[in-house]
Amino acid sequence: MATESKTEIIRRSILDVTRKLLVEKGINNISTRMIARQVGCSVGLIYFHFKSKDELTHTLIEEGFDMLVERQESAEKAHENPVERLAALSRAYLNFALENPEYYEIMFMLKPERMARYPAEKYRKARRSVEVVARTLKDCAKENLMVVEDPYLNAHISWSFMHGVITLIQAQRIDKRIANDTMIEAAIEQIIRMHLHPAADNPI
Amino acid sequence: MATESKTEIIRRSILDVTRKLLVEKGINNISTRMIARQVGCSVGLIYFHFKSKDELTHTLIEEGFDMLVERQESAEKAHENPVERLAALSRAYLNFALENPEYYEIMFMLKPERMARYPAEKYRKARRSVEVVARTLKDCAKENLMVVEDPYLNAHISWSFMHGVITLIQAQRIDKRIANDTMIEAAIEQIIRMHLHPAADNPI
DNA sequence: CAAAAAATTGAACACTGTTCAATGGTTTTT
DNA sequence: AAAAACCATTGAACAGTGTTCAATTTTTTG
Repeated sequence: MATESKTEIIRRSILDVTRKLLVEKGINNISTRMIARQVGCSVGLIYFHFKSKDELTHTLIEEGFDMLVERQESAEKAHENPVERLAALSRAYLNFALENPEYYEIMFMLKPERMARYPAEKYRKARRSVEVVARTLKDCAKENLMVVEDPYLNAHISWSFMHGVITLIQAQRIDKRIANDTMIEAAIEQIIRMHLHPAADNPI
Repeated sequence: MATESKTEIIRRSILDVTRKLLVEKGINNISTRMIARQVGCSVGLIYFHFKSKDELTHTLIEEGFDMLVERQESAEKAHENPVERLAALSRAYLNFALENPEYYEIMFMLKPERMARYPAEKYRKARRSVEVVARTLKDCAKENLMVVEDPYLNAHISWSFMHGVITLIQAQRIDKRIANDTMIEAAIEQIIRMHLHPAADNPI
């Protein structure tokens, strides 16, 4: 194992503490002072290693996308049938979000002013999350299992759908008579349904 | 018109300024001091009329739901055909959100800790927004135009879908090669499609 | 007019992200 | 080894946040 210099250790320690606090309290309930206190250093030192709280957050955002994409790509490989693959992909996304709400928040719910500084090259990894869905939709269309005019657009549509379900669940806005599981399962079903061939006698 | 007492005038003035600042800057970029400065009073006075910034926000949230529900109910009345009505309802919701992003933010994007204090009786008006969709879905099913097992659940599903599209658009997370209009139209189409009768030969 | 009540102020508290001159500690250069 | 350069670190400060509260003014009531 590569020996870490004292500086690297402190940098890692700042990240470790921030990650821990993030998961415990969410990004908006942690401060640079809290991090410094728990690391055992001054606030100034955090700003020596990271140029802002946002940059600290961005590092964790990247971690989050690594986790998500890993889950999605493993789901992708696990299913031959592209329709099943689409369902598995959706489930992977939704489960990741439910299990890691604080990561999900920094990855997908930060306002543009905080994300504007997010390094452009890192967006690529973020985009892979949508591309894996687009690929699968393309496969579904190719095998004539679904109607998909524009896979990339429809991937964004599916993504939006899931994002909406997740954010409303996490904001506790769904009527409590509807269980979270019910919402999740219904969402997956409708993501499939909306791409199926419609019956001929539908009123368009 | 009822003559307003000085106290009522100041209360209204605080609300007017807050509304104006909300629309200009969004809830997270306005402070009680900014409001006080623009009203021409001290911060303390704001806390005499409203017990917190959240209570001030809640008043505007109610305004927002009045606007939204009005739009939805007028769209509801405008269409005999329930499928067309569903499309019109969706369009009303989406347009409201796009035209009033700051209202939408306080209505649907505030975290539970701020909404927890939101008075329970006011939630009723908020719920009407989902109930009008549920009614329409029920009508679609009754006339055998759509397959809707549980209208209330499916109304939540449609709502989540729209909420996801709106929030991702407003957070500027959609690939810029996809126009906002394209997303909106695709979403409305899919809300209809996902409820249609599927063709018999679909791989479920 | 005096007393009670309501409305209003301004200072304070405990936070927030961020900056920066001053410091101590290592290396590197002479 | 001494001097210079560099890196890492601190603590105080700045300007901002939501909120509280004793003191004060203004208005209403008896």
